[in-house]
Amino acid sequence: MSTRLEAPRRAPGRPRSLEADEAILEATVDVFAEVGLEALTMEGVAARAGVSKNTVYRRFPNKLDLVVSAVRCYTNVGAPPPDTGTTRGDVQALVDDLVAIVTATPMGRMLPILVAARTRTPELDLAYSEIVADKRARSAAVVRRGITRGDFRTDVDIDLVVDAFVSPVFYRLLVTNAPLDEAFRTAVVDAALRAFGA
Amino acid sequence: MSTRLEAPRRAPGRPRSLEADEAILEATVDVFAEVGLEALTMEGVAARAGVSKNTVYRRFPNKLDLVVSAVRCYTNVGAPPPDTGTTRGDVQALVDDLVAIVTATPMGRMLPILVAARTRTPELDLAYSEIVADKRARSAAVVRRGITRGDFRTDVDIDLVVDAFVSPVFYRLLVTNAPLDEAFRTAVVDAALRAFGA
DNA sequence: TAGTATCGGTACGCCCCCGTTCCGTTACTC
DNA sequence: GAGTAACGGAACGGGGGCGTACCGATACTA
Repeated sequence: MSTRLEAPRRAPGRPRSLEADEAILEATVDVFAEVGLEALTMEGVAARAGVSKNTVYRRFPNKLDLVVSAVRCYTNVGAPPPDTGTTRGDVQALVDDLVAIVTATPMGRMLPILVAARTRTPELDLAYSEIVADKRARSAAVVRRGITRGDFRTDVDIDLVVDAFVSPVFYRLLVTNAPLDEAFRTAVVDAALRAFGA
Repeated sequence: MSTRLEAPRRAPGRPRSLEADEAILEATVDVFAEVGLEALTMEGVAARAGVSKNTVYRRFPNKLDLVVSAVRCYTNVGAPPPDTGTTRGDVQALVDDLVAIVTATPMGRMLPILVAARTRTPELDLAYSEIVADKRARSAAVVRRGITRGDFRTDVDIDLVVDAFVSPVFYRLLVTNAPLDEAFRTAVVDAALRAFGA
């Protein structure tokens, strides 16, 4: 009983390479965003990561597990809603955050692929749905606070308000590839406040 | 010179089966929407169409050509913009049309796949862009007419107005899968008119 | 009737990927 | 130094798709 239930000791043998961990996940995101789920190959990921295929299989039992892990890894769920003091400021922060995520993180490159792949891969759909639900909950909290402040009408459908300032970003990103510049972002907030404001 | 440049005579030999033509295109849309571009196989399309692989290759030289042809085939580009007499009626018609297309035609099933595949397949991106441009031109014409009617402010950005009543539909279709019922469609039109109306 | 191009079916060579297994080497613990 | 488990590299069997080629049968023209 001497070693049982003691503090977690390091396992014997050569430890896993942390650099390999990170390189594999990054390579997975890159390849996934570039070629999609079906055309992503374990050999391709290993080569991109500068790692042997053996090293990938030692961490992830199969392709789907690898991709789901990579998607989950690169999302910051659980962030608190913004609180700038004004409803306009909060909504603007939500829009700016969203644009920042889809333009400056791997999530933006993965999103088109995720949208397509989730319809036929339950495991991916689950991870994707959790992320979307988290982001929408943040937005809904801001809208609810705006209602109590008197900045939104009391009878608005919260989902519709969230749709109003979120959907144009996704639409330009996924459908038209129109720019997401500052003029656009402020115009989106402006339109939402005018459409649902008191 | 007797037969040259005459009216196009029927070619000798057994004619192509029109049923096969149609079955192949329908099967391509189905398989494409279900499994995506990479996982779509010529064997799978032929089997779904009830046709030999030989018959598919006799019409389309390769997989990409087959898919692009199928996408192009199932779109009604060139339809005139609606004219109901009122700006609200026109915008509502545009929204209802869009929802009808994405819920009741093969285009709706293909859209998520197209969004993902176009980023890495120039031929698909071209076909997709032509469709989007055609639909947006229809919407822009309605908005312009609304401005001259005095129903939209004269200083609005037409692209932003189109985004306002189109993007929620795409967002719910591609991102949240929320319902596209009548209450939603009228609420979208309502919000757009309130946000950009005079 | 002769000629032609389609039809479905089958098979082929080629290439690629999956997931596993084996090496010899390397890094870390006891 | 002994033991252990990771590492890179290479190979394997199995499976599957691509695009081509051939077959006898069929449909249509001249």
